[in-house]
Amino acid sequence: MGYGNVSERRSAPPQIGVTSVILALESEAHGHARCRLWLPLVQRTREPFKGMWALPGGQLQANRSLEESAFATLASTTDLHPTYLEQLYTFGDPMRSSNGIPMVSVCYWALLDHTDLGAELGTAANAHNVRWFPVDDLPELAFDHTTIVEYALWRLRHRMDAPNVVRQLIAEPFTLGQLRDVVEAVLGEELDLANFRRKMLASHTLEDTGEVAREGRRRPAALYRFADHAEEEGFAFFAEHVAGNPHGARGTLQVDSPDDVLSALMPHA
Amino acid sequence: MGYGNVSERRSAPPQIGVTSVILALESEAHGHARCRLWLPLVQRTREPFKGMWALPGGQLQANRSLEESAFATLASTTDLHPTYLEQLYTFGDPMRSSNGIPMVSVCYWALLDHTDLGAELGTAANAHNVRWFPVDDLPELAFDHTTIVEYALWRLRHRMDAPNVVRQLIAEPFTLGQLRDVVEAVLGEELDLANFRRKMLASHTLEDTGEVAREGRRRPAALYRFADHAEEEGFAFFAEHVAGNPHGARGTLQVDSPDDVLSALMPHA
DNA sequence: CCAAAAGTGTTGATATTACACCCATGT
DNA sequence: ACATGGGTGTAATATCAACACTTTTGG
Repeated sequence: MGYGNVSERRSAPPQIGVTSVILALESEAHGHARCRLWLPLVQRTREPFKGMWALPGGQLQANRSLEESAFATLASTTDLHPTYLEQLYTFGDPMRSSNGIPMVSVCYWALLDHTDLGAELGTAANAHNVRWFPVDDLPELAFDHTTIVEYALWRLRHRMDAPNVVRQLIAEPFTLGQLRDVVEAVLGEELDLANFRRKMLASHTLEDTGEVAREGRRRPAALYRFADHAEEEGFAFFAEHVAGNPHGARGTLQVDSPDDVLSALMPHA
Repeated sequence: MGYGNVSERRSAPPQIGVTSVILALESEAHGHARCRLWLPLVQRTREPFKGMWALPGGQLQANRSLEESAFATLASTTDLHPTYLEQLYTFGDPMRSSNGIPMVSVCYWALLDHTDLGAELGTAANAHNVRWFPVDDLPELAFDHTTIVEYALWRLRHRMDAPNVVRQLIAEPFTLGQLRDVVEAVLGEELDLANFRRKMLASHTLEDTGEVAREGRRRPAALYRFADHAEEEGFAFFAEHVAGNPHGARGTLQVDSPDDVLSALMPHA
């Protein structure tokens, strides 16, 4: 690309990119190791940071909304369908330059449906220069992407009390024990099952399917699903602010604005 | 500006703007009406929405960070110094076009020091096409700016438990009664003074100056100031996440990343 | 019967709320 | 003295963490 010298490039209009942190939870570890979060990275083919791993992203297309562009970054790395998408933050320090061109990145984070991550690890993984990594064992990342990932994980942890988030991480129906395992994996801390159970049931976001899971030589556990009204209920801080699905399109994709409020304020959506 | 037809403009690279919601609290209503929040608006001189009121903003300059650009929007509307600045959200729907050119707006919200708003209302107000409005009595706004303002107010309310935010809204030293009045004004709900006092004192974010305020024919009230370590303390949800001042520059300007965490994650800051 | 996880009960610590009450002051 | 907000006390209630205990299954 034929740009002038550095000072000319510095004064060029800033480019807008969209970058995504795509998270998926490993299907339950049968071996009883705690299941982990994974995310896909792309190996850079150009300078700067050529050869290093980076978050998937791309330039913002003129006729696309930010959400649509974020969705495009998902399509470029996986065929699976994200079920949750939320804007994370916009980074715009001029030092974050690419080839000297000032770069603004609108960052999103997304959850992939509790789908079989194993299949994904086999297919798209080696097909392109895309590979999935467990979040607790990432390589050194290009740009400030390490910061972005850490922030996305922080956001996820603080969204775990929103039914719309948790429900993406587990397949229905599920036992309360399984649900706790998932929450524990994300939060990275142990939870007393007795108290966890009470809190969940008191939240009125779950409904009993009437079925039971008989597994191993122990007492069968009741199976639950998320109640349809779970979005409006919530069970903690976000109770009053949880938004519906303003996007509408793309099946079950949930697009929640930050802190869940914005879309509720949107006149049109 | 000589652009082509609509479809050509649609495919032009998106423009990046920075838009700010600047909030200031009316100096204590002596007449005993509850003090209100105000914000400055700019009257548009061009299409679209020519003549309507809009949030101050401008194009992102290539060699400026987003924060610096947000700060520039402040300078364009007021001489006062903001003491708090936080990124709000980035809007990027292509329908939000200006002259058909896709427009991405990175929005910030800022607090102006508890300074005498009255002076401000007189000077900058009529000098340019800038005027201050109380947030509960805004005119119809251009673009989606009404949504942005409502969201900024929501954010402010949910930041009131962060000492760094509250401290911008009141002049030190202050009585607990005055502090309660401020919080009540922002939250829009009444607070039991006895409980409010206990919670504040238990938070260890205040320190007694030893002075008393003798006013009117009643018992003098103790005067407090915010403790220096108030930033690290916090007294509620954000306790663990409150960030220091990563910006450093510009005196007392506080730049907190959303949910207060990001800057704590920043490697350099 | 036993191991193991499901599920229930209980208890003490801590917060939150509502409200009664006293205190210190200028007029 | 008294009205007024400053400041304290307190009892009812809610929340929550910890942990003992019972239940139900497969082996």
